[in-house]
Amino acid sequence: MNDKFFKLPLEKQRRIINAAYKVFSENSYKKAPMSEIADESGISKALLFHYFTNKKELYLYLWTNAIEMTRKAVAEYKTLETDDFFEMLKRSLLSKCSLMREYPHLYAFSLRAYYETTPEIQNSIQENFNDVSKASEMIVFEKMDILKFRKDIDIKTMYAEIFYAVDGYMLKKYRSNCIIPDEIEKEIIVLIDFWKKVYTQEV
Amino acid sequence: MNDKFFKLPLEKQRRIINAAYKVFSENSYKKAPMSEIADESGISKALLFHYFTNKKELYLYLWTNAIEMTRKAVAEYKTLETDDFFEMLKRSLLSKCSLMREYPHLYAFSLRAYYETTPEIQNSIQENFNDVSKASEMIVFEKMDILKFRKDIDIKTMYAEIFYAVDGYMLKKYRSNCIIPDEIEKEIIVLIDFWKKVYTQEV
DNA sequence: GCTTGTATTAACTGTTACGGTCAATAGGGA
DNA sequence: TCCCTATTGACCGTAACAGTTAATACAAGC
Repeated sequence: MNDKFFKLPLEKQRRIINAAYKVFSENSYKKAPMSEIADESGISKALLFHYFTNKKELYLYLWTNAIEMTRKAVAEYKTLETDDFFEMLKRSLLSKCSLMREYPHLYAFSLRAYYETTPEIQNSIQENFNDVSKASEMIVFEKMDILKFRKDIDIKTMYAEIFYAVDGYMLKKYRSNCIIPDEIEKEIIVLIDFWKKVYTQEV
Repeated sequence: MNDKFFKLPLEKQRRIINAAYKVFSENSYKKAPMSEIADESGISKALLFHYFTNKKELYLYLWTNAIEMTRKAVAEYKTLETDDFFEMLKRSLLSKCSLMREYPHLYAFSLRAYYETTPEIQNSIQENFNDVSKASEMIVFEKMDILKFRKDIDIKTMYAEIFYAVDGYMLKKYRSNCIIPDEIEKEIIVLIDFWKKVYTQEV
């Protein structure tokens, strides 16, 4: 990978990265064409290959970049610095919305990349999202205040159900090609408030 | 489309159809290769083209077939013959699980096909799932007994949230290539029971 | 065994897509 | 003007793909 890429105006870097996230999130690795990424970002294919020596390198850069930025965003929003589960959830999801403003397709890319089966890619991915999310899940379970929940529900099921719903919601947004961060933020907040009301113990 | 296809042993028909559902659910129309469908179903590409004159015809057959079979399964399970929302939900999802035993990738295909953008396909799809599901949603809302729900929650949000969760759950199953109807059925029932407990009014 | 009809395929065709390269150009600063 | 870097159009070899065709495998009837 060519250092000159990082000397580009940030806006242009972002445009290229985003185009790549988009194309790789819509196709499997093998069927995602470099030419489409070039077109989408408004540069020539030759230039794209000038910055990233080949497809694999670009993909792996996107991957580590996604992990890193996600981690950073989650930290910035002080996601784990509370013991209120729904506050954690809100911070976590709002941090992802903020990321979405800059990189609309990063979320979809991450969702897909984890299950990428192309051997040459699968083997090269050492650090994976699952480790990250499993780890943070554990921290969440340690940190959160159990007492606030209704006593008659199974918290693990609740936790799983909420994340299914978030993924299902985002899937729909992506499939209908409708990534408007402001709107998503609003709707996510509605959902979180809904969950909070439903799962919290009456006082 | 060639009538001889229907004279094939049912098992073989099923194998071909399923391979097609699989490949079309994993790739966009344009990038789903007929050769892969042939390989997956254990017949030659030439024979596949013998039964379905071309790719488009096969795709459209799958589409109408999916709608028809879904409708039939939902009817068989008497989904709308109750006023208990969670019973409806259970019947609806169990009917889809039963379909899944025969056609594991039909659900994923449907999920994707609705958002297919290839013009030659998009234009040819007259009857769409959205009409069907919107219609049945209306019936559901008419039929179901509102009184059973907690009074402090928004039913539309609940309805949306549940369907997000189901899609998110299925997405995960498909992505991790883990379609085991028995297991899915069990887990779906756990989720429904969970929802029922959470959303139903205490007596 | 031979004949006939059908199920099935290997091999082929023409075209397009793709990853990657390179020689050439454009553009800006000295 | 020269020089240097950013950028690209055109190109290459290969592979993938939709669809065709001529040939084979196979079974049924004689």
